Amino acid sequence: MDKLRAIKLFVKLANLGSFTKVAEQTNTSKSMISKEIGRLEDDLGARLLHRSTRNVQLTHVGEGYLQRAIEILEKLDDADNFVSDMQHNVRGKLKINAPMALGITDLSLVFADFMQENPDIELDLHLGDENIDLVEQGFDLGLRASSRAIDSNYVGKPLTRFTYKVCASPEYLKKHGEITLPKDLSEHNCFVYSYFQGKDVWPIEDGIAVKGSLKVNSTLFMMDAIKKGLGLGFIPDFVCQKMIDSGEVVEVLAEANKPRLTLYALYPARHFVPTKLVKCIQYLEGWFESNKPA
Amino acid sequence: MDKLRAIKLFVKLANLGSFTKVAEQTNTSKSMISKEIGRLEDDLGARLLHRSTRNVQLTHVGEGYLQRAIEILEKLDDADNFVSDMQHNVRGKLKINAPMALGITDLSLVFADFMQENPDIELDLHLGDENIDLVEQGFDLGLRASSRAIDSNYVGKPLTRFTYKVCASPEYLKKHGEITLPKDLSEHNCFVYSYFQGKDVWPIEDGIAVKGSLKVNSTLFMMDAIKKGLGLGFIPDFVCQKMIDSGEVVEVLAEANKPRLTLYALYPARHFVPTKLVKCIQYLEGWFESNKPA
DNA sequence: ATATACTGTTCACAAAATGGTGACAGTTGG
DNA sequence: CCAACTGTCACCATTTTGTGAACAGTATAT
Repeated sequence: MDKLRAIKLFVKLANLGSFTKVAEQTNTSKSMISKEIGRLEDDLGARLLHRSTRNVQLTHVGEGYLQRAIEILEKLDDADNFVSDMQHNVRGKLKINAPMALGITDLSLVFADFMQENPDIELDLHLGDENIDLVEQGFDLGLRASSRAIDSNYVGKPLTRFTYKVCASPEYLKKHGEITLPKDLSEHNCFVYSYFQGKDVWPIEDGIAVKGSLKVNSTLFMMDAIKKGLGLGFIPDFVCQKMIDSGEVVEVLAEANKPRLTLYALYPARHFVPTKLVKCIQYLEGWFESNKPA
Repeated sequence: MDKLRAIKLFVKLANLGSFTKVAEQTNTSKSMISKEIGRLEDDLGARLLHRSTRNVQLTHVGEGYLQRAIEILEKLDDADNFVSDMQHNVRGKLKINAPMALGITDLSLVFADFMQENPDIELDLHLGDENIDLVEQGFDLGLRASSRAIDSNYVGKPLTRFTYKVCASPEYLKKHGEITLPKDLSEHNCFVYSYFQGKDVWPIEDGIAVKGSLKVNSTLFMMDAIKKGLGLGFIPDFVCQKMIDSGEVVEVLAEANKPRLTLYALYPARHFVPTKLVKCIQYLEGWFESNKPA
């Protein structure tokens, strides 16, 4: 039995005071109303209203139940509205996971803008390169750099493509000699990004084992060290491109085969994606579109 | 769709964290749980929980909905318990209508005892001889003196049978002469009970038109006037019997044909009669049984 | 690494519950 | 006294529902 509908009908009946009117108002038959109310009474084990041919009169029990029923229906509406609100309005928490390297560069600008445009969003941004499970940790969105397609449980929207470049300062090269072959790297001071997947192997051509005097989990910090001529770095192009353009650092081994990665926006499930998430992803797409590397 | 059951299942699912466990606990199949939760999500237009093969994780929306759902279920239980309580416990209002004549005699004693035994009953006793509709006025019980069967909308439980007696004081009879025939009454001072059905016609034999110097809606007051020798009264036997036995008043026209009435306890509907009402009627039956006129 | 035992979802089909129709008993008002 | 109305009841077509097996996927154990 659909108790909820029975309760709704009962409340209507109590208001209208007539089975027939309720039937008219709900586009059903009076027999249905009669049945449903009867079922509710059976379920409760009490008579909710006295019926005479003339009119319908609430029982004491019915009066008390009516009061409670109204409250229940209100609470139900409340719950539905809450869901609808959360679903359709750009509001509430948005817990996002992103690689550390992204977070400390462009991402801060993007999300600063996004927050400004959507003041009702509570952004909860976790930067870190650990490979965590999004839903298990309660993330709404994760940014992942990957060369291959994504886990089937998630939807992955490609945001932008990027690659890495081996960077050094002109001074360093002058001092330690030019680098023309990938294997030359093993003789140089190659900085390592702490959470980099391959650790001490740079994915150039078939992979080059490197070693260096700096291991840090900040690409910007690493860039500073490179600019000062302390060593070489394997840096995402969106971090180093500007400095290459300005001549502060130079790219070496530009012709070598390096992985081309795609940055994905990863989010769970494909049904009922909350509007705030959709908006956020659209915002990211738009941003990367207009800031596409030349 | 039975949304209520879906909500219940959702709450269970949120607690147990596994479709399979919910299915086991509710003795259904996991496919059913899956469908039902899916339906609820469709209805709400939002995803309540993320499913991975490993475990089930509430969505932000799901968390908020869970909280509300729990409240709703509590309120529903509340409502059910309220009905059950009202139905099964001897408690709450009991609005009773009774003829004036009854109320001012034995009835006060009966209900005094009943209230003492059932302290949680709020008795709302309306005395009056107007022929009112019980349910329309919200009465749980009505006492009616009648010679014929009762309205089909009500259940009528016979409590006791009684008759009327024509009473006078010995002094009155000595002064105004004996009464041997019904038609003699028209020459006497016959008191009239205000709300008596036939007004100025006493239902003796084929009916005797009477007139008198007293019209009052209290049988006891009338009895006092009779004892003082002021006139005659047509009095229910349960009011006058003791005084006849003690010789304070005497009955005249004892052989005349007078109506034998039955006192009915009248209550609406035959299904789901609240226990307090059942108890009350049983109490009345018991009382009249043990106080049966000899 | 392979196999096994789980997870939740989907499918087709049988079974149950449902809602409308029309007849019914009863009451009210013209 | 007939006509119009009340709510209830029983019937049957329709819809909805629940089930069990197959399925795709993943984690654990071997």
